[in-house]
Amino acid sequence: MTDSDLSAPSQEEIAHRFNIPERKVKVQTLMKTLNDEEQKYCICQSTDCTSFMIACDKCEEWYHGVCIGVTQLDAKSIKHYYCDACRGKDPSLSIKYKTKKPWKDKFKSDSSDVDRTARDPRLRESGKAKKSSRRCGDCTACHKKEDCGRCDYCKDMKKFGGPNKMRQKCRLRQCANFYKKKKYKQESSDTVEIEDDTPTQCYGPGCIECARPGSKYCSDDCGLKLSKSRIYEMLPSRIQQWQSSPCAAEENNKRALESIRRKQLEAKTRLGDLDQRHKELDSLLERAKHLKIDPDQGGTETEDDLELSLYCVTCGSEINQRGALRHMEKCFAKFESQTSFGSIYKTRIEGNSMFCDFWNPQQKFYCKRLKVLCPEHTKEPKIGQDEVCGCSLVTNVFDETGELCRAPKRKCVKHFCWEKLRRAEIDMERLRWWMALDDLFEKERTIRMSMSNRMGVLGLMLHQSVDHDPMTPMTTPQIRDSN
DNA sequence: GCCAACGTTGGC
DNA sequence: GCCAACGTTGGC
Repeated sequence: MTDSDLSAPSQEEIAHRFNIPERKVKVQTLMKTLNDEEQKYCICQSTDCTSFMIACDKCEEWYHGVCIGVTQLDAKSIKHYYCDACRGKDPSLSIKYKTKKPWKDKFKSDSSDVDRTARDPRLRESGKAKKSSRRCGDCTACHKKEDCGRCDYCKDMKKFGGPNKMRQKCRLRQCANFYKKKKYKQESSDTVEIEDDTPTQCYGPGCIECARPGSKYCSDDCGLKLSKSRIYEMLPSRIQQWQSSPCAAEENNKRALESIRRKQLEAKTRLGDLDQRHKELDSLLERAKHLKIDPDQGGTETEDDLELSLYCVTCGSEINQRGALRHMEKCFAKFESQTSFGSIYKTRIEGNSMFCDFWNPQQKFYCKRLKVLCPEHTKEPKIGQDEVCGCSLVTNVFDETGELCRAPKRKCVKHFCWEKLRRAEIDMERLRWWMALDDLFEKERTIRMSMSNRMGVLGLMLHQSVDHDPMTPMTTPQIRDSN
């Protein structure tokens, strides 16, 4: 830190450094901040002051814009800000907004347009009322400049990807006073709409204060007090009710969990079997290593066989039967190399992964081809001159004779790449079962979530089943279904 | 009476 | 010309 860093910053510097409007900078408070790193602010009581903050003009406490729902744009139109705590203590306090300049206001439509139309005989007679505005211009909502992006009206907007069918202002920007209950009073020639400004009493337990505009409570504390007393009052009986009567949804969930558990066990067993098949293949290859080449095997094709031709399944060109497997294998590898399958996540499964998982630093992903079939990152093993083919011989296509093909591996056209394809077949099956297992884990998670929600405080407080005919008790599954 | 949907219009 | 959002209306 240099000397200049230690010197007292100017008001402008502080405003710039803390990203706050200059007029809100309380130099004394901030100087304290710079010297005392443990200073805590806002309702969140954190020491962080790197984001936009606004100070209460009554208690001079600083609040993060995000914590109290005031954006930097909103703050530009605020003249005096009073925090919730101060407004709770003194209901006469309300956030004061800057008024627009008269020359600008002259051409703007605001709440006065409605009144002006009602008052101004020229406008009334012409019937050409200006498009009115549903704004009082005083409440917090009227001064919000940004849409929340979460309410139904925001979600309808084009900018949030909605169909633009409702075409209404963001719920948080809807004027709190415009929708107040209206009273009508008869005046000499006209019926005039007036706002019902009768203050309502705060709903807080034992509180006799006036509720804040647009709220049932005089302060956040009163709202919390009522919520607390509701929980103390209602929760014990709800828990008792929950424990005394069986719940159909809970029973269904338990049955579903049992079924999922059975399926998971089956999947794990099948995966174990497939691992065993890999081991059997390894031992078969080991057995083949000790065999000697039989020069009579591998050249048993008749002349008819040699004349037979077929078409490659990949490129479609005509090939003779003898070299068909070799051609198709190479052709597949060529075309497969042209397409990449990748994911940014490395495979994490128990045992040997069936995926290639080669990290591609250019494309920044892990290769997700089957490892055994990946033509790009898996090298074909070199075949020695003495190696035998080793493929199990069969009769009637599927019946294994127990003998192995002893043709030279390099020349055997009948069983070209047989162990690679066998391994790929097993890995594909393993992949299917892993995916099934993943699906089952997700289902289990969802069910467990709904079970814990149902038994949670919110679930118990919000949902209740009433038996309208207690004289004829229902059978268990019909009693209660709180789903 | 409520509300989704939509035509319309003032402001930019 | 575009867009936010107001006022109206038909269906429920």
